[in-house]
Amino acid sequence: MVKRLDERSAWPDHIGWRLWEASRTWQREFVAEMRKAGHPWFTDARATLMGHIARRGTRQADLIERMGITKQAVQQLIDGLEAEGVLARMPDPRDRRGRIVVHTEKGLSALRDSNDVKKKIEERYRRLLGEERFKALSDALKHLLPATEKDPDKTSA
Amino acid sequence: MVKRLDERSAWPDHIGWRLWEASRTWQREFVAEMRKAGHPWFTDARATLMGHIARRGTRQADLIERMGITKQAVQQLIDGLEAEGVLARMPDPRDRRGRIVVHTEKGLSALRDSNDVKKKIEERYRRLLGEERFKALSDALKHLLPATEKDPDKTSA
DNA sequence: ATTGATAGTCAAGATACTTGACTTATAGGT
DNA sequence: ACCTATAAGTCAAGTATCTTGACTATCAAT
Repeated sequence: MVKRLDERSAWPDHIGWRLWEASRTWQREFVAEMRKAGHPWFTDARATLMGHIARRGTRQADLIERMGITKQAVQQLIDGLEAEGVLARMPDPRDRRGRIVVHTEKGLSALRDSNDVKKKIEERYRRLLGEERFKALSDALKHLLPATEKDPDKTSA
Repeated sequence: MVKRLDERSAWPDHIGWRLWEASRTWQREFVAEMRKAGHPWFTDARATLMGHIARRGTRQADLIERMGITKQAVQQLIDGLEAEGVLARMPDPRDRRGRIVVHTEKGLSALRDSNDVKKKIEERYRRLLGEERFKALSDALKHLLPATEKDPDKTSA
């Protein structure tokens, strides 16, 4: 029964809000840099998907499992990236139901650039925070993730 | 069944990805808890908007400025929340163009619950990480935010 | 040979945004 | 007072990223 919220501004400030703000800021920067680097099709959802595709290619079914979204969402993201010429779908020689998603040359080039961009932004963050705080942040997040990811129920429709 | 993750070379792991994962996990938990607590209309976008409304009400124009999204987006979020009976729009006595958005009783009740839920989740995270790491995380994020938020150009359409 | 699970597709809908085109009210010169 | 640029808000339409539901093709195990 406490009425102690500030009158003028109820600005949120808790760990979840900070995570959300930081995450959004990072993504905005990342996408903006990638577009500047000559990849105008770049978005963060697409980047996430591409990051889950191995060099030799990955089956759609594995992407579903790894990304924790529905197969339809994965399919639509791939559709878009295929239309951009960034990914290609190959038949799976071991299972005629399956399709293997591979990077095209264009996709690999974007991946290379994305590594540079990520490093650049991380470097900036490292300078902003100082080595110690940056490490602490990275470390805390690393401990948080395995502990909170327990959703073994998002594989099919 | 053993999972074939032998070619998982391209798993993303950088600070941005960790932030994104942590942020998404937090949001999922938060929304789920709030719905369980009797607020089925709850989403994270709506929560964000509500968090920016002061006790005495806030003009839409101010929300636009604070949230960094377009006025149309704000309007649509308010439309939805008004239809749910969570917010109400009042005329601004000092400017007949303006409208002041206020919480209804229902909205205030949700805000109270949301504080409890946030505290509960934060408590869990604190236990997961340990006091020291939790503080380090919180502190690092706090230092990150003011330094990275410099987008003074998203006010109108 | 049948049957049930798995891989993928097609269609439609929800959410959270966007840009563009307007209306109305205010504020600042002249 | 008048005129105009700007600000506050609305209406309409479109985009990106997801969802559920219904379907086909293939495989694997009886």
